[in-house]
Amino acid sequence: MSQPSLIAAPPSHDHNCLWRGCSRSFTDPESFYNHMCNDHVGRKNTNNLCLTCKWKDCNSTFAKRGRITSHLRVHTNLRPHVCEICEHSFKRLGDLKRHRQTHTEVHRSQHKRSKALVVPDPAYWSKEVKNSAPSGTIPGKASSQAATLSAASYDLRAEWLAFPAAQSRSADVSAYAVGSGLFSPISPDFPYLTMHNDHSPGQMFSGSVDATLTGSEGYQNHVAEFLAEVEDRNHNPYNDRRPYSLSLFVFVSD
DNA sequence: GCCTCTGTTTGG
DNA sequence: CCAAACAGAGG
Repeated sequence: MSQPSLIAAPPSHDHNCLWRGCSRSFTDPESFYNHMCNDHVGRKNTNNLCLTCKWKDCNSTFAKRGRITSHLRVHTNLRPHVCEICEHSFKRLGDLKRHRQTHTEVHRSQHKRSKALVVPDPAYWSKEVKNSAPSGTIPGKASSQAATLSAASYDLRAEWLAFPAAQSRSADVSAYAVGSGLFSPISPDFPYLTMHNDHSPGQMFSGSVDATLTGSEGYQNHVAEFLAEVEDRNHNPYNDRRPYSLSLFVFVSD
């Protein structure tokens, strides 16, 4: 069964090269981009370096190869840099890095009206989450001021069974669920949940579980309740749910 | 070639 | 007001 995803790459209309004199087309943006860099920009080595963009009516010229290859992103849909927190994608790494700042407490404090989800440490998240998930093992690192020791992510569409992060620790736990889709606010009387964002179609959902927990049982129960609540709401027909992808990130701090 | 910082423009 | 897209320039 296929589930349209709100966060998947945009529909696959072909990528046609409009470089003047070229009529090739590609099925994915990456090979398309590589084609332009290799076949049209060329290299100094091979005596075919072209520093003028001949895309359709674009005649931009550049002093260095790196400049024009960067410019070529304008003509492609290649967005290889994906925010690990909200899954927005970007053409340039620099844009993603700046975007990550919108997920910090500092940014929130400076831009009160920002609706970006705030997480404890986006930099740590971006580096470690993908490697540690879903096993969620606690890295053997000293507690930093960010106080982030472990993170795990779970796809609600898959079986989620283990929550290894805090199994044998006393810890404060923060859990952030991040996803795309249509969600209505979690019930305000749900005890361990606080909403950070407004909710409208297509907007990011987030919630946090903030509780001081003293053992894995309580920890797992709270997370289970949290996910059950989200799932229940997702299956509630009158809310016009669409399929979604939701990841739960769990941070454990000393 | 890659990274970063900076500034402008654009759009919601 | 906020954030993305993009270019210029320096290291």
